[in-house]
Amino acid sequence: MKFPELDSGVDLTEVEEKCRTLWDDTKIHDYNPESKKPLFSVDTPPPYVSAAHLHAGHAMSYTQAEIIIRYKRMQGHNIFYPMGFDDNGLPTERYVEQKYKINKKKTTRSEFRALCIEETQKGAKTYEELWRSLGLSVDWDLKYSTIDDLSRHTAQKSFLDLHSKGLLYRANEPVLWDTHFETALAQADLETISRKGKMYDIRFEDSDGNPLIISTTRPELIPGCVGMFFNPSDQRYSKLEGGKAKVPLFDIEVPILTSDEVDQEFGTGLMMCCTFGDGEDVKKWKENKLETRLVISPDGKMTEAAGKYEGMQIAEARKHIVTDLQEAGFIVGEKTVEQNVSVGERSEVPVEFVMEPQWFINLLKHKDEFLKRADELEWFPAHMKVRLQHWVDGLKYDWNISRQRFYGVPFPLWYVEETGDVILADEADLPIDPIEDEPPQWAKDKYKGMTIVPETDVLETWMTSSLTPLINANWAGREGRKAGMEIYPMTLRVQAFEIIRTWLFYTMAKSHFHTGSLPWKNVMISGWGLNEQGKKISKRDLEKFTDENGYNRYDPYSLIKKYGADALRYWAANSQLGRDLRFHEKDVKDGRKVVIKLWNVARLAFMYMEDFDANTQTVPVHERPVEDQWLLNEINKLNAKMTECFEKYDYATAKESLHKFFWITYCDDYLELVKTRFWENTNWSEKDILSAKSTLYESLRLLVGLFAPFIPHVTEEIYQQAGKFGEDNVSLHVSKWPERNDFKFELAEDMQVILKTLYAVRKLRSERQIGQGARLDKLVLQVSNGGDLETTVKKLDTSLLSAARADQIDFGSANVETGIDGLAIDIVPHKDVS
RNA sequence: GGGCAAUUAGCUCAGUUGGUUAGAGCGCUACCUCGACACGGUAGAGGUCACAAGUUCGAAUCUUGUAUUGCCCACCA
Repeated sequence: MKFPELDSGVDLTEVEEKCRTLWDDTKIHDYNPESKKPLFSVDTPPPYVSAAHLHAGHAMSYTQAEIIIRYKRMQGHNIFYPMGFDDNGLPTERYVEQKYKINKKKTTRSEFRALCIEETQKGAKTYEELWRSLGLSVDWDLKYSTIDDLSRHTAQKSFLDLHSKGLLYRANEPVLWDTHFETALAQADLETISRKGKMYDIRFEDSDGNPLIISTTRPELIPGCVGMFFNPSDQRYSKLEGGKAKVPLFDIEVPILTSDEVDQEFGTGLMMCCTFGDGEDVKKWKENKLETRLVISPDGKMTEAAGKYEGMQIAEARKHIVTDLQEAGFIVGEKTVEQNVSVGERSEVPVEFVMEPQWFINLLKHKDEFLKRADELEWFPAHMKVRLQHWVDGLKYDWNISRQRFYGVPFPLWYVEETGDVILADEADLPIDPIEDEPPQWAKDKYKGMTIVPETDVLETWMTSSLTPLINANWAGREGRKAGMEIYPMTLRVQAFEIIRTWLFYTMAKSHFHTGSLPWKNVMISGWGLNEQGKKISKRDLEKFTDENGYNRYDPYSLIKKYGADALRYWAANSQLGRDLRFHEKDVKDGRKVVIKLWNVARLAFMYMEDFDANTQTVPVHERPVEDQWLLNEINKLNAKMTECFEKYDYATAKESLHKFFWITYCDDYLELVKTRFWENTNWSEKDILSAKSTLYESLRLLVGLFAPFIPHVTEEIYQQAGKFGEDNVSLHVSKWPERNDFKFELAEDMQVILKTLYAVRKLRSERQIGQGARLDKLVLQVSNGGDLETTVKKLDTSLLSAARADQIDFGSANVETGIDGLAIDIVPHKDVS
């Protein structure tokens, strides 16, 4: 074919748009359920749309996975790559409330849901646009949202299935509670913060009026004290066992008991148990069947049980109680301590315990099974598995899935007020909202005349998010979905490390319960994109550094506009799997350089290939000059290495090898050597020139293929411009991953002579300040040990002249070492070039 | 307090199963506008591989300990 002349100043934006149109039109990213190709299905995080503040870190983590997906597609897999959007939960609820100034009590859930869906669709659009402009090869027909009918149906089916398997129970127990949002929380919703607190030594008394000193940071819980404990092996207090302790300020007597959990060394070795200060209190309360005297209400105020402190906020009550204790002489010591407090991850308010009837999924009984599943799963990188194991080991509570919120997936059930019976929805009716929908007919018949009330709590968001593989596989069996359970278990889960304890764990647990299998075979854990200081990129970074044109260096759109999507993608592959990546704008710029360089390589190759016809003019590899054979061999090695890396999801090492090869071996060495074959007055034969064309043609095709997963746009454009290299594909991205040519390269030593000569000449030129391109009069060679080397050097004379860009070779006296034993060189410039 | 990871050039990072003189990019110095590319090329300066001990003929690499950083976990009330 006649290769076109490529523009020297390529417009990357135009190229990217052109590619996107091609990909959309040809639907090459779509999942094909009929395909016989091996399946590669990906479970990727549904981003939280309402809290959208997109930054380079998002672009990074999604791109890292997508590079793998592009590779797998080229390896001949049938790709299932859906994108979901998470619009469930508190942030959406608050956003919609504020935006529409809604009083939730005056609206119905379905109306509110409609608004949420509307808002989140807007957010989803922003994401979709970004993902598209980044070149993510998502099948957009597979889009889902965590509040759509499919997801609600799946979540409710999950509830029914767990119920039927006896894995659910409803209990009125102390639960972790967020007093700010007034809702229950699960263990995974907690965070720990460090803060300074005061520890008070407070005097209780035994029945004889002898002091019993306990240490506490929470004196406001004293009215809720229901017992005092010491370690059974603590001799100091053994005579107290079975006695009573008098609680200061309050006219209460509580039993004195023992517990192994008490640390004798801590404080006086005595501790109070309150309903409820922490999980340990709950445990002691349960084990010893202690009284219940709740002093903190769900809204974070003191209850009636707190006597005169009733109605005060917790912190306020603490202050007052401390003052009163001091005045009455009950405080015998105090000190400032560093304390770790569990807080709700959204409210950052310390969690309390309250008693509310809640639904729980039984987790604690299944720890061993989860650990086994964690082992079965293949982790990339492997050390991330430990994080899940530790989390499972440390689980203390069953999973509370009830949330006292307005918005979310409703529980599919009603209660019978008179009997307390639970009426479950029929699966055929899902999704339902018990507030708005009628209970099943059988229930209405059975409980005729009784009061049936809906469950008003909603399922917590992870209850839905934990089902993404089953949502995607249409486990719910809804009409109109392209894919079914044939994609299950999925091949790969992609996510960041901070949600191992939530998303990963819950998804695994659910899959285990519902299907008795893992939800996916492999998991790939990404790190975070960090700012230059190594901190999380914050909303503040995005606001603070935005200039008057709306440009912000952390904003993916800004970066794409300035450097191109391929450049940003290339940057994303900089960090090793699972590692964080510090953002530096210049690194994105480096990506752009590679894109432009590759474009220019194509220009060069096109120019020299002219109207090369690969079908009729290709020279057999073994008949080509040593440089050509060497290059093809180097590409073979590179290909083998990259393929091996990709199979381990190691996009970073694959990229690095490719980068190094491209810049040094290909551009600096090979192209510089091969160029002269096309110049006038060369000693190269016509066949050698055809060899060069053959090699340029083949190597450019290979390069474009190897670069394709990283920089899909520019590679596609080159591929198309090159007439697809005569292949029958609509796109480079559905072409076959380059195959290795298994010829044997046997001229490595010859090539060393050429390369070492080239390097020596460069060094000499630099030392003598002769331009690298300037023609030389003579290349002087001195072969000191004769024999084979001399034969080799003579055989390679044309190559050596090319390497030196000299007019003639002179065998004489030279004293610049080449690094080849016995070969020294010198150069003689033309007289007019001094 | 426990765990996981990291610590290599001024900065960001590679360094494959232990094997000559530890690499790249950016930045820096000097030179080169030569027929793809100055978003380029060539040469160069710059590192006691966090520290200490050990294993070994040989350690950035393996072992142990220490320090620092990041993340995760934890009931010291």
